[in-house]
Amino acid sequence: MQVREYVRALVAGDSPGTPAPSERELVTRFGVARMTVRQAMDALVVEGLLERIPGRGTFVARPRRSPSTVVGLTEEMARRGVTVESQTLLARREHAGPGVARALGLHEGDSVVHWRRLRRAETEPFCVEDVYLEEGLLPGLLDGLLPSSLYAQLAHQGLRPTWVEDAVTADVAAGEEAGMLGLSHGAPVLRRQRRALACDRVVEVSRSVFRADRYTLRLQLGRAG
Amino acid sequence: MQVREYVRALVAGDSPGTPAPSERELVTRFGVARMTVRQAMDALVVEGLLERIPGRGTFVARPRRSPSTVVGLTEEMARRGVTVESQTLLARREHAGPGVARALGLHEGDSVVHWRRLRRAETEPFCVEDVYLEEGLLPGLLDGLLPSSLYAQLAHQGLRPTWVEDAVTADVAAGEEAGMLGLSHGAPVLRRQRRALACDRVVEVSRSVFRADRYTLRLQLGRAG
DNA sequence: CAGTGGTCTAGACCACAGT
DNA sequence: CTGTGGTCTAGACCACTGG
Repeated sequence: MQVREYVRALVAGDSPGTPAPSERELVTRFGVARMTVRQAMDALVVEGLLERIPGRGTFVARPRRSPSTVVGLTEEMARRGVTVESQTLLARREHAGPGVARALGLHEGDSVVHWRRLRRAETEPFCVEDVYLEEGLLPGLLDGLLPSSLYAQLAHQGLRPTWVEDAVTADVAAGEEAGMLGLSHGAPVLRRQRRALACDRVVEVSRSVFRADRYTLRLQLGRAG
Repeated sequence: MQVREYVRALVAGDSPGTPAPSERELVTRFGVARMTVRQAMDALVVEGLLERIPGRGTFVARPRRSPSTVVGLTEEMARRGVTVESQTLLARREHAGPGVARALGLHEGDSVVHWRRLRRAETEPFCVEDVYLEEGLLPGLLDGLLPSSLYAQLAHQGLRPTWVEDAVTADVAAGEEAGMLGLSHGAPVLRRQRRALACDRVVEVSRSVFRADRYTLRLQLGRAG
């Protein structure tokens, strides 16, 4: 740990290609065995901070590309420089329908929390989101203690989603959602069904509908590097 | 390597939770040092095949969830059990427009290959795809040697895409694409712009339009495990 | 040639699990 | 208590790089 953090601090801010101390140099500096130094450096290599080149040395690696991560809408839009405001349209206990029950791993008719929000970017509505949660997951939600970010609130309880399964499709606005989004019937919308897991537990099932003219889904896929 | 492959073969097909040989057992069996055994096991652990539990032992890990990988439409649909047929509507050299030039890392007006295909699932058209390629990337393409899978053909030249950046949005069918897809004007479609990289080179830039009623985008995101 | 990372040895002590 | 993985030592030889 000491060697690892020493090297991490040493190369912090260095540009890619900058040489790190050689393994034997660290051996003498810390008075430890070389295997110990290697384990420290291994951690930094796996982490993507360093890069080994046999016969040459160890160097600061160029930052890896990383695939899209699991984030909630609040954080996703914040990264694009847009602030999301949410207006709760509905928050109540309901009996789970067949789809929601299956997705949450419950039985049909079990009690679940249904939370509907109109989401605005710079005051313009662009999304209506229906979230279904296992009852008791967010105590106080139905008493009016509504967090501004679901994912932040889940993270606060150690249940930050780390895995999502999405189904995305195109459709046209219909029924009351058109009015909520300020769209005329027949205007294009993007629909997303999501199942989010944290610690191998399904913590969120949601259906979102986005105004196509105000939201584009951006994705990066592939292995890091 | 010998220890690693011995263990890999030994636990092949075993169900999750099955104990692997202990490190010291492998030490005596192979007559090597324990550090050597550990390195062999480490490789299998990072690979996700094994799982270490301190004080208990090493066990076959349950298969990890893995995020969506980079695949072409042919392979994506094949995994859903659907065969994709492609009909080339256009394959010619063109001068790159500003968007395509930027995405491919070329200058506007540079020569590029434009390949348009109508894609059918079980004979039903569901997608029109416009692909733009750097000239010379797929020699013979314009001479009528049209592969049935672009990604397979790229892979054949060591340029299998390992990284994609997608922008997905909803829209309504318009112009000639409606006719090609058998849609009336105003029917919902999913549009996808893609930039695909292989070996840090942009090898594909494409715009696809999908019939919303015949294609749903499915996504899995998160870190493996 | 000297220096680098890649790999290996033959031990050792520790914390933790299960009995 | 024994057996497990986690960590460490103080060396060693190898292949490779660059001057």
